[in-house]
Amino acid sequence: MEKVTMADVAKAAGVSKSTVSQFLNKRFEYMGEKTKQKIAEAIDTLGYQPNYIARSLKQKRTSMVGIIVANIMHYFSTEVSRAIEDFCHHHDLHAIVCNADDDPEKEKKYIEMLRAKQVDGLIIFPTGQNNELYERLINQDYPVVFVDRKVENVRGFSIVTDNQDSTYKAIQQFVAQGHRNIAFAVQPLTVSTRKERFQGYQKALLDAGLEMNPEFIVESDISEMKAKLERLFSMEDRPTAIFCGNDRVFLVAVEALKDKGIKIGKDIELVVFDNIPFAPLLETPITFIVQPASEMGTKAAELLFEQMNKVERDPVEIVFQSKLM
Amino acid sequence: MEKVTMADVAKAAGVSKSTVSQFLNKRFEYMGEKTKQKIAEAIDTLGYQPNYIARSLKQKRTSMVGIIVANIMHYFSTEVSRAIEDFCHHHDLHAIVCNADDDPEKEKKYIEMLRAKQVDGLIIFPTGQNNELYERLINQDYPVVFVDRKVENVRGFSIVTDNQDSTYKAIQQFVAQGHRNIAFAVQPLTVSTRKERFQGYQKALLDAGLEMNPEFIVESDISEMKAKLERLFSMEDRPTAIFCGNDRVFLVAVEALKDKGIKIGKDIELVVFDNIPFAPLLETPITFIVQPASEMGTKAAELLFEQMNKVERDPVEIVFQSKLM
DNA sequence: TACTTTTGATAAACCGATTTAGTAAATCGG
DNA sequence: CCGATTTACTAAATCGGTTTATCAAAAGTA
Repeated sequence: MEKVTMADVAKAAGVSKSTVSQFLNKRFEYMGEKTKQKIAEAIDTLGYQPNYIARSLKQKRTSMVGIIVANIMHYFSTEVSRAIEDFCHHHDLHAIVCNADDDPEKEKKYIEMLRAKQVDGLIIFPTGQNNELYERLINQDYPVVFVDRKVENVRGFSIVTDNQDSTYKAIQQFVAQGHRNIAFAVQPLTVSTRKERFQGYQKALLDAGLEMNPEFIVESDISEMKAKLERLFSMEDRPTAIFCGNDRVFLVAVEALKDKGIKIGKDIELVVFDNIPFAPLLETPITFIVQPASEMGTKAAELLFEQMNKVERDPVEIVFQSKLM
Repeated sequence: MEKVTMADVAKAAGVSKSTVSQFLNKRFEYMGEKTKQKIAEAIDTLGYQPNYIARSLKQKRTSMVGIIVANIMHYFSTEVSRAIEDFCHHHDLHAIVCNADDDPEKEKKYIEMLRAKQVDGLIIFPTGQNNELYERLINQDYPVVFVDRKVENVRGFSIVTDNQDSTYKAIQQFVAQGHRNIAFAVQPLTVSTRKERFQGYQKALLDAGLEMNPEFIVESDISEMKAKLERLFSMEDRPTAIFCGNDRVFLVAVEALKDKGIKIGKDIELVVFDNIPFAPLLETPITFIVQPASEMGTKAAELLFEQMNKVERDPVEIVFQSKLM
């Protein structure tokens, strides 16, 4: 294992630690040419590599930001994370991704761990069940940006999409095509995104003068979703169109439909809220509500970066538009 | 921002820093009941949170391991990383994932960065172009495990699959089905996995007494793959079966086939080396060569963990078997 | 010549924990 | 009752850098 320290370099070059430090930080203001040379040489021959931990301790920053994703299984999360990483990379930051697995306890653990590791800021896809914790971070002026989901009663920066509106439009399209039996499949309505999408659904039906049939609404965990959907599809007067709350719901729905021998595009129309990477492979015509994940990630990173650099600004909520495709 | 330090806690509790440190590390051997209470109370009222950076500096370990993935776009990488993360999570370690993007320069940068951050070990999907660097790490007894690809002339731990053998079997299957025109699409033969797969292909043809047609071998970057494949599919005596070197090649191939109006399973048979998450959605019967990604990730983590704990052991190469599905 | 300014480099404090060696008080054995 | 041991706690060194205050020598100025 390595053990070459700055003191070793200093000794080898015949200068002081301070000078080596200046050199490494490119503070050449008042530094002799030969001194530079000697240090460079010593670093080279010793194979010295700086210890960022020591530096961070003194500087009180780590050049790391944390991303806490509610559930990494959503392709959307990956896309957003990638965009954040790219931004970080361009600003000499390093992003650490943690997966809360939709578990508020895990989320809390990760937030605390990342803070203990002194990361300089956090981008959180909030589970929404740690409000006092979120609030504490913000009150301590710790840089935080929320993504994807809103957090009630906490005034922080957040980046979301127009969930209600785009769902409304999707359902409206179904109605325009003559559909009357429109189903809605979603995971438990615990977070803002799902609630808003559901509101969009309700409103669209209401505005179209259609009655909402509670049997057509499947609110369930992924684990039980398939069974419930199969029951739904076995109904006599079964849905002719279905809205899937996200990509994972979609996957289950496709399986259930396959098992039941119902053909998408022929026997039933389908809309998914979320982009699907393998979409081009599918032969069936499916409508996607695509969120501008990259833009959202980049914006989140920008807002975080601002906060990290102490730019004073009132918290804002930025709403991006999704697209029907 | 926070600023409560251990010294503050010590003062508030009326004890010394040392005692607080013992408390935090649960070394209660010789600690009075009331002292414990006082410290716990002080920590609570002050809202103290330890600084892991400071601890790491002294302890010379960070409880972090780095994963350097050659290209995060492969689903296989994600699966392996997930398994590693799980293992780490159970051993109170934290995994940091970096994406080298198939770029040896980036890979080098990340390796150096992670070492500077004092991560306790590295799991690398090597690009294969930084051999002296790999060697240096190993010579310094720095814990390293290579995954997916072999590194020539470097004696370190590595976890791979039987690329040649499973490709051989897949091609053999094609031959048994009566195929004569078997194409092979792959990214540039720069890394061991691709080379071995190609060898499997060659050997299978040879053993079957078939001549290898150079026109059926498409070796290309993803960016130009599609055009080349379309040219291949436009041939008069076009392939009736094709082997795709990995999931990304597969995606491009499917697009190209779609554009050409060639139906998989009907006009052409297809094998992919790699699992595809959305496989169940596809209606076409495709053969996958599935690598046991989770097991591989777990094993890699185990081997790294051993090294981190100074278990002496000669480097081994562990070969997992893939399955045709 | 005498004084100020610039240039080049350093000693020492510091960041916030861990850890070792050590000390005072309480307990014990004979 | 005295020396040895155990219990409870602490001072101070340490990890490997950064940063500030300071200083000596060289150069500039009047």
